[in-house]
Amino acid sequence: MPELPEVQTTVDDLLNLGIIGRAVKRVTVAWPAVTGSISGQNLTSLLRTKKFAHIRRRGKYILFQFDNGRQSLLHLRMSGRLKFVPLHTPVDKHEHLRILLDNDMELRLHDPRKFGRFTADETVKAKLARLGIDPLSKAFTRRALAELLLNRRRQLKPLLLDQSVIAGLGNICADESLWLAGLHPQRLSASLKGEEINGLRSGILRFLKSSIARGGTSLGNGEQNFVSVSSKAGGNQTRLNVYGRAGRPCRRCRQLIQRIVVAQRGTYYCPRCQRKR
DNA sequence: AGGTAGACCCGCGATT
DNA sequence: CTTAAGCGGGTCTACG
Repeated sequence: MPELPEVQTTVDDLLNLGIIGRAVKRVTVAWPAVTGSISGQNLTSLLRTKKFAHIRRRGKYILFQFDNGRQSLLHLRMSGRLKFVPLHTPVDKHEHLRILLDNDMELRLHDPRKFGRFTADETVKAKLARLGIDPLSKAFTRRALAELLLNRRRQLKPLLLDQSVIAGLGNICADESLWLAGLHPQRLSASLKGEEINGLRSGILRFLKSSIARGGTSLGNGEQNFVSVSSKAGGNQTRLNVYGRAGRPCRRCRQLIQRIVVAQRGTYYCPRCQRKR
């Protein structure tokens, strides 16, 4: 679930919690794989007394920058979300990482599927360097997108999901953007005409902005559903046009939405609005 | 000929 | 049994 809009919502929430300026008191790791087996003790000695200077989104990563210049990355992957609770709040079995602050509030990673990752070592820079263009940045112009598409011979869907090309788009955003643009998910990137490229860019931006404005997309209601730090579910799920709508009529032309598999991911599209060529 | 780009498959926990 | 919002690693193939 956490795609760009959910990560942005999470970061926006974090900035409202007064974490900036606070120092780290202790880091506790309950599931070693979350940190790549760097122990809580090691993380504590690395970060103790360091103050949060910046928190921002980079693709689907949350980037924490401390006042000594050290950077760390948090990736929520499939089911991660953050909680911000007072010290001594009973620890849930899904809370695998806890960062205690000097005001005795604890930032906790809650992640039922345990795919989320926290990186504080020297690999941070390399991870950031691998990220492609941010779709919400000024640099994401029609010309920039055209170059990314036309210089490759790739199916649109895997291209949109490739974080080294565009950083932040996920499975929902890819399908929704392609529907908005009227493009087939398996269309070859190099075959797009100028107007189609502009339409794809508009589709991406329209979906991202709409989803962020609604606090993200929260599917289902189980443990793995997205809830931001403020415990609010997103509201964008009711606006989806294709994702999860197989067998239901296209909102544009009433043709039934189809589900296929592209890039090993469930892919929803309208066979009439999104022709292969 | 061989290097590269891109597609495809799997695993990773947990839940359903 | 099938479903899974993400990603990294491995393998295979096409390409000229």
